[in-house]
Amino acid sequence: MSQDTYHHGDLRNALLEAVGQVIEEKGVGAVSLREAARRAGVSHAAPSHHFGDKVGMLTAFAARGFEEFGSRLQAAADAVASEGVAAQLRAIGFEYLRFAVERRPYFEVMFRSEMHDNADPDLKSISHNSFGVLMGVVEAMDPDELNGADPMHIAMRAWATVHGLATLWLDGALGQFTDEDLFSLVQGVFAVNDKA
Amino acid sequence: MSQDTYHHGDLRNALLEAVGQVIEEKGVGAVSLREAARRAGVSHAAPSHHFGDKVGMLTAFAARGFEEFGSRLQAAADAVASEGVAAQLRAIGFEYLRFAVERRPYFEVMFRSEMHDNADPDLKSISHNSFGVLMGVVEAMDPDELNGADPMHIAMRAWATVHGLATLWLDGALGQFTDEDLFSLVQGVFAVNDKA
DNA sequence: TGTACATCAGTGAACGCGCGTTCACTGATGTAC
DNA sequence: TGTACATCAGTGAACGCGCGTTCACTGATGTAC
Repeated sequence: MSQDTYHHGDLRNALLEAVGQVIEEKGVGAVSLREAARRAGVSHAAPSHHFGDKVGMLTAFAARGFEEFGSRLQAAADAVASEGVAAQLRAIGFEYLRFAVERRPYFEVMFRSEMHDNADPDLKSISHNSFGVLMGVVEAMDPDELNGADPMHIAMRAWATVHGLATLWLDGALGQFTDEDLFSLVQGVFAVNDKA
Repeated sequence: MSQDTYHHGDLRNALLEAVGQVIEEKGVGAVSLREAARRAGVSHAAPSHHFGDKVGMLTAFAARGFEEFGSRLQAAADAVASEGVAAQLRAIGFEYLRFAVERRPYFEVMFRSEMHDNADPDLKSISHNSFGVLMGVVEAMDPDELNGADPMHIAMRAWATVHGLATLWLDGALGQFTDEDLFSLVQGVFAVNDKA
């Protein structure tokens, strides 16, 4: 693990960390195998031993993102399980946004299919899990809470709303808002949800 | 305007068309000044006369996209003006999605701020207009339709929902759906809207 | 405990590529008189 | 109607750059006996 050994010891992780840094600093377009290698203090050919190629590296990055994402959503839902399904839905929504803002590099790669290999089985199963958290909550709704609506549609609406806010925010379309504004805006949007 | 003159006659347009083609075929990452020039049948240095640099070209592309986008949203709202505000909101939502699906290249560049120059005054004013269409409709709501909610929050919820669906769709997160599925899904999501 | 050997992880040089941008240029167009 | 001239639009060569990928290599590690 020391810096001066021939073997890095934890290069795979170091490279994924580096990818995150690059995106944070220069955006998703600046990611390259060589830049990641540079930041990890390793020769430019080293990454290929761990990821094969560039798409492989970003696929691994996305998978790691989905892992954290899924467990954060699950934890958020669990934390308010006693307060009912509506509270869980809201908690998931907030956590979704928090993740997008706090872990922007992951979020961007996770949801840009051109950047990673969609067919990768690991990635597929782990990203599927994240949506599963949402579906799990929605399916636990009382029939009268559902009010005759298709659970799938409820889940999709919740997902779309929160995903839309996240991407609009990240893309700068909500440029006039600060982080705090964003969350109080969400508060308001969720309130509309409950009332209308 | 003929192909064999020294002057192209309509190069600016031809280049923007070419940009659209490239994105359609190879994605947003494949856009380059040289590729656009190639497709327009012109030397690779020609584009700089019209757009200055690459960001300039994409900014012009985004502006053109917002132009069409804004007038489509407006037309959609106008077409059902007699049916009330809720119908207008729904019409705008559908048109938003239709635009994203039909005019994907525009949509992608319009909403990726890293691809164009956000500070460009033309782009700013014209993109502002699009959101204005939505706000105009929301602000025309009856107080009892508003139900005490902030119009801004209503507008944001509508925008976010539809934008989320559009981006999830374009990013392949809704991979299992066909175009038709998408629109019937939206139908369902909108229905939830009305009921819940 | 020692030794031989296979496997793994990282090196560094080299390749070919497409790109953005700059430059002096030239051909075409429009305008003043 | 003609002429001079400025301006505009596109050319083609050249530059330097960072990139992904391949390759034979070497140093380190682990394992079988």
